[in-house]
Amino acid sequence: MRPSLHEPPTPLAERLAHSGLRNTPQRELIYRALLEKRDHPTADEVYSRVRAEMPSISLATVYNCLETLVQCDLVRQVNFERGPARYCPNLHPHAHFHDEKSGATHDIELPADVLERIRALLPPGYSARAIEITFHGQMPAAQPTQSAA
Amino acid sequence: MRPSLHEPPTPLAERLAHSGLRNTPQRELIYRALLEKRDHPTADEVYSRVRAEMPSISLATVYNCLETLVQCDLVRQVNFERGPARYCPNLHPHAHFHDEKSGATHDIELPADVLERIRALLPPGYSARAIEITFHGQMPAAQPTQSAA
DNA sequence: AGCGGGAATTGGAATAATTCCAAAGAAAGA
DNA sequence: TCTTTCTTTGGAATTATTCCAATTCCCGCT
Repeated sequence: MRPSLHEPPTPLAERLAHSGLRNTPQRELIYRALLEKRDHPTADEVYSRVRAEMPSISLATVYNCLETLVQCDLVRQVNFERGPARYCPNLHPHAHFHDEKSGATHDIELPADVLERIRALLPPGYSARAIEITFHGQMPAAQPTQSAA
Repeated sequence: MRPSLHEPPTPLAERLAHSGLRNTPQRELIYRALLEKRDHPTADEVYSRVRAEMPSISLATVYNCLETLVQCDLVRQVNFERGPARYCPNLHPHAHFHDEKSGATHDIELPADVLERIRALLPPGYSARAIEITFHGQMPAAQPTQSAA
């Protein structure tokens, strides 16, 4: 049967196939978990989130799948100084702001012209596959949302 | 006796004193080691370099001293994805280029105006204590230096 | 010189995050 | 169906770093 009738290929399935890899329930699940809550979770955090739905999954598999997703360019791995790696499904060029108080992380859009300016700093002959930009600092205290309470 | 006659206060001694810390042979030695070979060594590498001169020093002390130097703003800690931390005595604003072939690291000068452009990406209210920029890529194969050989 | 107290160093144990490994399980192709 | 290859899994191993308790050092004061 034509699988496309029942299961339109997800971007995930396509990317995997493109690399000669298989789509698996674990990979799907982990990718969906990342898309669902985009707060830059660690591998451990992903582990506990997906276990709700698939209690038998192992931490090693979480590491494996995350690595696979990174290989397929579906997910970015983000490293803050010394801490555990974090994962991010935002594929637009962006920097990260790391709040030193709360530990929270926010994406900062990175306009093409600024990125270009940065890339232009490289001496001739140097070529950059990836440019990582991280801000460390404080963000304004979250305004108490004007709610009815 | 006036110590300044014999021992003009080094920048290190000053910075330490400023933070209420003491200058010690270990701190001096480690700081000198960093200045001497600015190839962004890891703590382990620093350890083996300084042991040549002070065989009794311990790895824990190397970690302690490096941390102290970072606190005093005499040294920057540089983290590449997952690898051991590296240390850098260059205090000018600069980015790092990490060569994925050789693992070598080079400083890339960061002009104030570019830095300003980057800082300007932050939404209002956000303030950044530090901005980290890392290039990952390849540098040109080292040209065989035109030597007499 | 001697003393008291805080700071620093030291070795070794402990921790955290990740990777490795070998065995068992699925899936796809011939 | 049989074979091959890719995946997952649990647990052991590794790596980098931090923690800890016991000296040791150094400084100011007397």
